[in-house]
Amino acid sequence: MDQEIDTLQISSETPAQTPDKILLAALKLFAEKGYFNTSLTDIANAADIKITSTIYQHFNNKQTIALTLYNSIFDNLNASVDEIRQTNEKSSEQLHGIVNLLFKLTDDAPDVMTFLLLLKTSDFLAEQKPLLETPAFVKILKIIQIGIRAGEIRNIDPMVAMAYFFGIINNTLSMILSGELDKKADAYQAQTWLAAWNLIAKKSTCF
Amino acid sequence: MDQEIDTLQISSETPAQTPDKILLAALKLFAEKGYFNTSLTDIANAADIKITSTIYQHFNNKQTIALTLYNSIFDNLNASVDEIRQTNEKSSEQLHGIVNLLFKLTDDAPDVMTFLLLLKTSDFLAEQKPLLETPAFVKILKIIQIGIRAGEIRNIDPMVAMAYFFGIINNTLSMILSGELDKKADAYQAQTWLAAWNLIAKKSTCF
DNA sequence: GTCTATACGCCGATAGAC
DNA sequence: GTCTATCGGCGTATAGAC
Repeated sequence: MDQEIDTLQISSETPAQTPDKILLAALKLFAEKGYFNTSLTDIANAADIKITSTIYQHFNNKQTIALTLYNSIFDNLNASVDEIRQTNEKSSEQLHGIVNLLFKLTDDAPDVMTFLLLLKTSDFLAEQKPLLETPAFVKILKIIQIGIRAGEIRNIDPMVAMAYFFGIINNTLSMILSGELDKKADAYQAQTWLAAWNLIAKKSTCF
Repeated sequence: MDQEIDTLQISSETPAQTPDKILLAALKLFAEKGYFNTSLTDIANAADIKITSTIYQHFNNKQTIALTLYNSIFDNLNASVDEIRQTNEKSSEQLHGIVNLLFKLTDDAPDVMTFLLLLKTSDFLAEQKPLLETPAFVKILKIIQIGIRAGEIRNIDPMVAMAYFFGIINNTLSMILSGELDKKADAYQAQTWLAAWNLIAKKSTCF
């Protein structure tokens, strides 16, 4: 894996090189139809390539494409979490920053968020961990643990707090991505953050 | 589809007929490995059948097996929701009954709940609706709408209430099924119900 | 580095004997 | 109603020309 595209910055203006075109086409198709319903022929067609063999110049196999996307997305997420932790002090601020990022990504890069939330990556990336065990979410768990010790967050099992907090956030975003909620993520952002945060915060204002 | 097993009552003592053995084997394998990672050969082996052709005596194709499971599970869920609505008056009681059912199913029939919550059925049952548009969940939406009119539930978009309420419930159950939460569903039932209900209830006690 | 041509295997599905 | 045998096709992957 000597090539890494910044999958979270799809809108970059640089004309895509072939490996990037393949990755972007694959991301789009995986998000649309799922990994198993997407053939290499589909990817080649969507990436302005005549035939599948060209793909093998850049990736060992189909799984590697998915793995590269996976690593790219989670590396970026992980880096964003790091930055948010550094520029914010309190757990509430850090979590708020992360929620804002996820909502922004849902509007700006829905394919990335679909890959993140809706695809069951363990079906085609056998060795990959579930969402909440990825480095980014392990750090989020830490934020919650620190928040509990600091008295910001109620004293409950941190994993349960994760379950509740991201249950609200991820389910809301999933329903936006699937169209069950019909407005842009931006329209739900403020109230969803409040709902999720008040659920785990120590001093809940109950709206 | 002239045969319908009660997929939600796996523990029934009657010795399984061949179609039922096929369905139960398929359910288990789909929940374990996913639809696309499960071949008809896998299903035949797991169902005490020598070869795949026997399967075609009972089902038109692989997709039909999945569809039969899907219909069976959702028919049962729908019937349970009907019964809960008939035996309970208030929206809070009806929702509580549904939550209790889902938690009980998670412990008693984890494969059914995995099919329900973790499998992306639209990938292999193209015509099927997302979870929240199934008859059972449409009725649940009605319960919420009635609850809002009755003053039991806060006056917010019913779909948003669904998103929050079942975000907590389904994510908690998903994490139990995947092992990210390590106790039985029963251990989380009471507090998770309270968290989800207080989130949408009008007069929240905030614990 | 992209394309032509092709190999290979797996899996879904069918025909037909018993 | 279950099994033997086999087909056909799709999709991954490779070899090699240009």
